[in-house]
Amino acid sequence: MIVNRAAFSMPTPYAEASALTTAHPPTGKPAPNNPIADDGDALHFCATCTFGQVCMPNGYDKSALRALHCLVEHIGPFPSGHHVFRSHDPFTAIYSVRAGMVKTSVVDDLGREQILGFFLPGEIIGLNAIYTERYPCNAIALDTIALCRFSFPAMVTLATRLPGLQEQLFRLMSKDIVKATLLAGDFSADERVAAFLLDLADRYAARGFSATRFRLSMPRADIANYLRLAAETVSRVLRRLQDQALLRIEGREVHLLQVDAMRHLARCVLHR
Amino acid sequence: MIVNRAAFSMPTPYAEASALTTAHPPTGKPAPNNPIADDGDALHFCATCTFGQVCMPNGYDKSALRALHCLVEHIGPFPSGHHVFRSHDPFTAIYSVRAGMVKTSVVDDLGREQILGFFLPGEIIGLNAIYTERYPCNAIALDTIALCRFSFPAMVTLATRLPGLQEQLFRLMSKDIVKATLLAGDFSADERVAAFLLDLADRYAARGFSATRFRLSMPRADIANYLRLAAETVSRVLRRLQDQALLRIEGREVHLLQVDAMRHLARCVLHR
DNA sequence: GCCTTCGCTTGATCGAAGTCAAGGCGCAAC
DNA sequence: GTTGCGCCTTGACTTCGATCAAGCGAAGGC
Repeated sequence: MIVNRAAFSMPTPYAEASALTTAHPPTGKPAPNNPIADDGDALHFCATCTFGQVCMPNGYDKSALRALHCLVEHIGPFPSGHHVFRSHDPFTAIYSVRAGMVKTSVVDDLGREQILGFFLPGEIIGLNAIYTERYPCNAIALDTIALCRFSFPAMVTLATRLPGLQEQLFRLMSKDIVKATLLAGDFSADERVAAFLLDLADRYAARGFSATRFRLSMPRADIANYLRLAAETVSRVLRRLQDQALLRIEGREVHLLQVDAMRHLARCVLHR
Repeated sequence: MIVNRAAFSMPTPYAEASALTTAHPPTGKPAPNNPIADDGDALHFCATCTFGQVCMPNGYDKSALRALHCLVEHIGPFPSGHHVFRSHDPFTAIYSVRAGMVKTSVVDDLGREQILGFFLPGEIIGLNAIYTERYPCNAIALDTIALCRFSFPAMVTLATRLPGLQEQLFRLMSKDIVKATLLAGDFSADERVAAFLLDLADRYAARGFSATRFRLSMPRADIANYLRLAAETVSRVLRRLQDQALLRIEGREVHLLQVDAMRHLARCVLHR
């Protein structure tokens, strides 16, 4: 079942190869926000999608690729606030973000939300649900989003036939383990905020979007929550970074001015 | 190559089934420390080993199981302080702890160690190295340890033939993702310490050891580092918990007295 | 024996970030 | 228009845990 696919035959993003290395020319207008991946076809994945790499290592295996496409379902769009899945829901599928931004969060015993991550187009959510066979977190749209849904049982079956897919799943999960440990250190508020912005910048760059100008889809409170800080602290740190001319921020529009200096500030969080 | 296997034909641990639910009778002596798994044979894994579960879901597949055994190498013993692997070493294998305790840690840009985890017999280390093909952390013995070494390339190949193995690897990695997020919350020192001790207790219980009496293999400084606290704070919290009669601790010997009260104290960390 | 070292504890002080409170700005509804 | 409501910022004060400093006891070397 392909849902609303036509609704997303939208402007394709900036050319992949060049955009990876070249920042967008300054336009005076805010950076492109809510970017959307192109939609792929029977033999090509959405350009930003992580699973596009599955076929790279060993060359194409057309029948297997077709099989992989058969278990993909394009779903959405969904409005901001939409729950992709909820904590404790039975685990049936993993999702690749196709457009917009998704946050994942857990709610502790007393109703306090803890944000686990923000997910950009091309990134995968749901891999942490395999162990318990239930999603251990909520996944909530921060924007209008669109997704690719991959039935996980079908994917597992296919992975035994398609070693490249199995490897890709191993790689993605391994990466998630490392990523989850990044925030666990005892870092200062400045280090955390700087690392957060640089991480976003790098991930935008990896998907072909500008690494120096982008829009934050989430409110300050969500950033603070994710970084385990108070919203007031995030606000103060951003002001400090702006006063030092490391960046400019107006509302949710970010413009990184001195990436190297920021990287130096965040070096303990990032380089390990 | 089987190394030093004879050296570990030691007393088998407490019977699995009963030990899972029954605490050891108090003996007046300290709890058994540095417990060791039995060694398995051609068709059975070491009793505590996580990979023993591989064959459970679908019944046995003897030829595949033999293949899995062929890629296992029993190594050790190694003394306290021994590096199983170091950060940036090429990734070749994952390890299951067979005896003793292993810690993993990263060292940041300025030489500060950050401990990522402590690993008990039966637990697996190295799964976070797949993505970069280099270990992203150090793994260091806290005790005299013994290990099972699984060649990862061989394991991946076998996993395509043995769906149960692939699933087990997915499960293990998925669990690691969830586990890595546990400490990331902003919890108080008391909550962290209580959760740490309960987590250890539960993991000992799952391996058939006492859940209420055990020995900490690591110095206070390592516990503090792992929990992102100062060693002095850990010391003070332990004293506080002891003053409230929740536990007794003498040096590194722990005796949990009021597990329910501890669990209540740590509920925000554990129940999510 | 003595001395050093290391791990642990305890007390006193300090500081980074949290909390509380107030106010501003943008935006949608009326 | 203005009212109300999020979202964000800023200032004043508090607090939890870090840091500094001292001391104790066990283990190991000589």
